[in-house]
Amino acid sequence: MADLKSNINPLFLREEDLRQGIELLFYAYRDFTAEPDAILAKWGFGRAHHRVIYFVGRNPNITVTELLAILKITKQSLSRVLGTLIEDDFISQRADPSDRRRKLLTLTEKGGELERELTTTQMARFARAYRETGAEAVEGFRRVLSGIINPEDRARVRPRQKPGRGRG
Amino acid sequence: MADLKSNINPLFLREEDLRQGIELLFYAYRDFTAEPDAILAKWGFGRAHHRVIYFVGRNPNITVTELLAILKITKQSLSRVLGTLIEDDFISQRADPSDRRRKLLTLTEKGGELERELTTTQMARFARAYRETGAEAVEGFRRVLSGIINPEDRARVRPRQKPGRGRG
DNA sequence: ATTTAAGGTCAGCCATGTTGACTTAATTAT
DNA sequence: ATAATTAAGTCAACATGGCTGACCTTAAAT
Repeated sequence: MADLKSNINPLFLREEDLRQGIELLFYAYRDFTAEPDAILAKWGFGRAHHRVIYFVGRNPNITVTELLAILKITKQSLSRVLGTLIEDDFISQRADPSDRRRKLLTLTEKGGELERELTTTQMARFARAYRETGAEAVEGFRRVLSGIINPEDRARVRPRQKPGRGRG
Repeated sequence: MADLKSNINPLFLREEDLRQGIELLFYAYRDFTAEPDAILAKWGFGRAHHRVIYFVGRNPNITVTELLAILKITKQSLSRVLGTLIEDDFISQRADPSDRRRKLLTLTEKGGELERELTTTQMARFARAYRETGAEAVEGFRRVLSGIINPEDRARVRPRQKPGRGRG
């Protein structure tokens, strides 16, 4: 019996299975970022710019502090990429009227176009994977990856509207 | 009706769902790498070292070329981190007897210990997620993430032994 | 009036990716 | 046997994007 554990208790997780998870995540992330990287290079941007563009697009009027909480990088690191994105007119900022210390970040039209180009490649990748595997697998994927994320940040990944069922 | 498409055709994937996938992958990867990064810092290593240690541990006697194919970085980039790992006695190399141009890489005992320490944190994360979600979700996770990986590399993620079923 | 919070800035350091040009040694093909 | 290819390594230079630390301004909260 090379692997007693798995034969005794199906709830005991085999190292093999856990390592498979680690590797899937590595390879998936590696390939998932490759296409956007190529597009970004045309503009002289990098992956850090992409993350900012993505999350500003996803959260219009987001503040710098909130963006930092998502990215988990320092203010100084963010400032570099955010600065170039504002300067190059991909992102605009305006003061929050209710607290003028806050700056609300939004994609410009130009920024929105780039966001769409970048996100389209990644959505296509997911669309194919989802189609090939089906709704049940997608739900499993969603639940497992949620479990990988630190609990305090799970709520960030919001299915923003529940899908309508049938009818239209 | 704000979202006609999803009501008409359940096979039409909503942008919302696709973006959720993108975000899950981002957050999961972010948190999944944080603990190892902290351990590596104690040794003066970074994430790049981790990847090398992981895949050499996973593929004893791997060649440099094969390692490059997994990591998809340049030989020069690899050389830097691999060089320090060999110098610090975490990895050993020996010539392949059947083709002495090839160098076979293996973890030393010291390297194996670090590999285990690093991988344990990531396995614990997966173990919890797997336990919380169940076998069906895990299978869905596995299939979806496989679909995200470029086809030519899917075979790399091998479930090396099929689990025994019941009995012990 | 003081303290705190949000945001920004300058300077410098480090890790890790890149290109490009070359070298050496071993194997394979002609 | 010679030539070509392959595996590995090396040196130099550069870019990106993290980091720390010190410090400033403005606005809000106490």
